[in-house]
Amino acid sequence: MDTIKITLPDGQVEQVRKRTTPLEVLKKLNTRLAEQAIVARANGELIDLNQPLERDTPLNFLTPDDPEGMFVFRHSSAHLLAAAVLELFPEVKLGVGPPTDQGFFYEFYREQPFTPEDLEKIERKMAELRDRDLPFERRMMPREECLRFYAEQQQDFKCEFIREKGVGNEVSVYVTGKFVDFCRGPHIPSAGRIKAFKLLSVAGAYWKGVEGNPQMQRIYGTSFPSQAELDDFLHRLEEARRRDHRKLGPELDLFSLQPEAGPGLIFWHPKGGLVRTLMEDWLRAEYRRRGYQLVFTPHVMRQELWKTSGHLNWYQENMFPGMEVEKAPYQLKPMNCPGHILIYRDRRRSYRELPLRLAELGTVYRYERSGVVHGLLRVRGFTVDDAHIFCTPDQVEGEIRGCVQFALDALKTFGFERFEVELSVRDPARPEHYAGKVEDWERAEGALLSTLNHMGLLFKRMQGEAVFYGPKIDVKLVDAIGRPWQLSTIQFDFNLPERFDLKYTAADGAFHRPVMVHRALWGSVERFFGVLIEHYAGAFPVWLAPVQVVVLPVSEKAADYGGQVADQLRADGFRVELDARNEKLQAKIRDAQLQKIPYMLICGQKEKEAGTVSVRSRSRGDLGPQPLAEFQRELARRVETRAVET
RNA sequence: GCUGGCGUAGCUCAGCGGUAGAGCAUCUGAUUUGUAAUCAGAGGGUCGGGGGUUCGAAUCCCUUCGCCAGCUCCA
Repeated sequence: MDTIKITLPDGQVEQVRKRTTPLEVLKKLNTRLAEQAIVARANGELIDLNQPLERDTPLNFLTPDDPEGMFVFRHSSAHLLAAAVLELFPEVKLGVGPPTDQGFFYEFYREQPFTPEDLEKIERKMAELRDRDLPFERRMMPREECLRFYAEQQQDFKCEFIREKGVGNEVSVYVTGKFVDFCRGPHIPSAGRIKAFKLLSVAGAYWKGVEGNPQMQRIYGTSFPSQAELDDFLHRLEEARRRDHRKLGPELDLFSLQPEAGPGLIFWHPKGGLVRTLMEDWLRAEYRRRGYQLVFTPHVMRQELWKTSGHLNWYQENMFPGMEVEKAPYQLKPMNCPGHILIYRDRRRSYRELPLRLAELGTVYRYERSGVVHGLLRVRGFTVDDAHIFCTPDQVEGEIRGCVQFALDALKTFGFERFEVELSVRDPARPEHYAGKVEDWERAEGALLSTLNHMGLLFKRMQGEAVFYGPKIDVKLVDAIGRPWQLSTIQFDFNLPERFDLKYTAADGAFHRPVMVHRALWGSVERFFGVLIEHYAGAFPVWLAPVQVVVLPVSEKAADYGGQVADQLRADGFRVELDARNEKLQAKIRDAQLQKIPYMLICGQKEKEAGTVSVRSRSRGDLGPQPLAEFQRELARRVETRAVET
């Protein structure tokens, strides 16, 4: 009888019969893991637990705690969904059904849309199939037979998919009850493992994501190995909704959208405007400190300029339509670069002036298709914290380092700690895609790379993701709902200096082409503000809070004293409100809490006599009475240190 | 832009062919209040806009605008 050698993760070697399955190995070893494991890795490949082992191999087991294990788990959940849908709606045509970061989906083509009631029915059917503990069976099938099988059932999308993905003469399918899916696998042994799942939504999606292809109905869901984990996930969703800046912004009177004015256009209310002013004040001070010069450029400029810059060619679909003024076409600006370039080119530049760092809080307008605008995060008019650095090739590396450091400081100052850094470089196989000389690209990519390495930053290298005009570093930030938002971007530009024929006089007396670096740290003030609202759930740290302190007189008898306290704080530069309404103290506290005001100062008879204030923090509650001067010192300290805690 | 869902008072929502409702908010009055909602009264809506069906439309149909979830795209 043939035997093979299995090497377990702890180094132990087991002799087993050939064609023993990982599940059988597992059962001999450790019963607890036998229940948790959902897939095995043999010879570096993930395989089903009941896939026979043919040769000597290291073997380990994955549970849903491993990201790869969770992916398999969710992938199998998608199959369960499709199996249920096929039972209830045999006429549907199947698309694809992969796992996602948050769960899974499966795509179907069907004339009628799925209703919420349909989803409930599907969920019940899934539970039924799960309770029957349907096995996931892997079968190998000649490719042609598989194609015929699906063709008979008029599963056109599956056929298309097999023709594209099915390599070799044999393909694998997975059978779950009556449901047969062309699929590479691997899968969990049986549906009973999917203890907790929930269908979340149904949405349209183009087949293969290509606009113009038929619209599939995509059913989204999520699943977990236990109900507790599903509940936890649903709570997090709830929490994300609670922090949604689109809800909090208007509630806290920070900003609004006015349908009369048009979608994607932001109205900053006084409180939001104040926060923005504080943010910008910080930024402007940093610009001066770091050798940037602030400029302003016009919002409409001749179309000719946008032809020169190339935007009219490659960016037109994102630009508002042009307008005519005295027979000359004009264009609302979608970017700030050409304006800054005109300032650079206004006169001869010497190498002695470089690096020249021109910064602008530049408001731009971009045409975004109506379905994509989203609160503050995706809008049609926004302000970029933009700057363009013109420098000599030798200065590039230092400039890049300065930009990355500045970007991290700009995000950290506002309380963010989780970033994802991406380095986007060219695809060397497609040189025709990129403007500029190869040696420029090499130098630029080298500068970006060495900067990131120098700073000890973890980053993802994105080959082929560079823009045609230059490589770039992007910093992304993950928001409350786990969506990554691109904020900072630092880009080389080999294109515009060429197009505008930029030059400087070097030490040798000859003209040279400057290098141009384009960078934005927050990306847009609007987007950054939106992310900020969600990050703090509207409870801004005291240095940013539009109202830092509210004074609450206990009754009218203490109103005068409350007024004095408020005046005193206001005179010292704090942002204070006095709540002198004819309301009970409890009601005033409730309202102040809902407005997320960092500090409440309760002023009644006792405080008036003692010359104190009773301090209540929005996060720590009642802190008891203290002299006003003492509170003020503490408040000043927290503003100074930009403390997040109140 | 595409697919689907949703637009009723400032907000949250009920009403779903037969005279537009509730709670909160607002205003007025009473109360003079001690750490998350005091009581009473009043005002407030061309039911997103336009068109149609009907004796009669918030309710049914068409159209348009906006919002939401995705797809695609992006700071």
